[in-house]
Amino acid sequence: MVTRRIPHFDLAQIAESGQCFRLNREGPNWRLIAHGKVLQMRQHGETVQFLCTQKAFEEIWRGYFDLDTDYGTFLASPAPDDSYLAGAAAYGSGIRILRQDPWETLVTFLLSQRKNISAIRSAVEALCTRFGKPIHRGKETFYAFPTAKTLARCSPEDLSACSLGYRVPYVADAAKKVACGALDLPSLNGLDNDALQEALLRIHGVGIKVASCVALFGYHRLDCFPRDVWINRVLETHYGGRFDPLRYKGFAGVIQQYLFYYARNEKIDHR
DNA sequence: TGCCAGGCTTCAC
DNA sequence: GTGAAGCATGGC
Repeated sequence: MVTRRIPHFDLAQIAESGQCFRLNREGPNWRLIAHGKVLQMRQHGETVQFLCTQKAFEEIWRGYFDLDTDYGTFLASPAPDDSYLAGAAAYGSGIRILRQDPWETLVTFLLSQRKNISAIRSAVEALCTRFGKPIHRGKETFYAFPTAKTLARCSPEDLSACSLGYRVPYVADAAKKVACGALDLPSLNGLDNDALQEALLRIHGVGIKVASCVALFGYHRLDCFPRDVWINRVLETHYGGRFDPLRYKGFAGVIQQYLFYYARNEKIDHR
């Protein structure tokens, strides 16, 4: 087990921030399935326990949770005249931008379109349960996110059974391109933001919004500022459409997450 | 029960 | 180039 005191870190906020869909509360613990592994965690205030070896923590999870980035700087960045953003940042001060697997991020955001977050979770879990490699831990069995090769072999009916709806051909196209080598996701790491986005846009079903989510959450391009229905609503309602992400150059994606999480919970709280 | 969801493609014009 | 229609399905 690895114990760390981590400021500006909140597993509940990360789980509800809409960037990842396989981080769940399990009684007093948290369970994450990522990079083909199952990780359990506990958090009390700033103290976080990772139930893994020191080696796994250093090699995978420390980077995954972006623990070497100073989020204090981001949290202190809102312009003095922007009380809405200051409130949003304070509200979601434990959010981190995870370093997720590009393939998993691509598929989850392909199928995120016109689905709410609960529905995305269900569809992702269905894909994993049906097509993911089993991970055995004691008496329990979990499932890794399915590989491109596996999904490329699936029939439209197979994919359809995971509630993908009209997104079936999108996922199928992405899987085939990656499986046959026409699209080499790891090599896209070497591209600048514009070239990366351009490469992602060649996939059927990937538009500007999905491409920027994949860039932000799968390639850790903190500069990317995805605009979805929530963000557009916030920018229209609270900024009269005049919000400029360039004001937060280098970390606009973090700011976007604060705004998204705040706006979404604002609505949930008012139900 | 009906509305809406971390949008995109297609097709008029 | 721009705008609107159409899309499958689950969750609330």
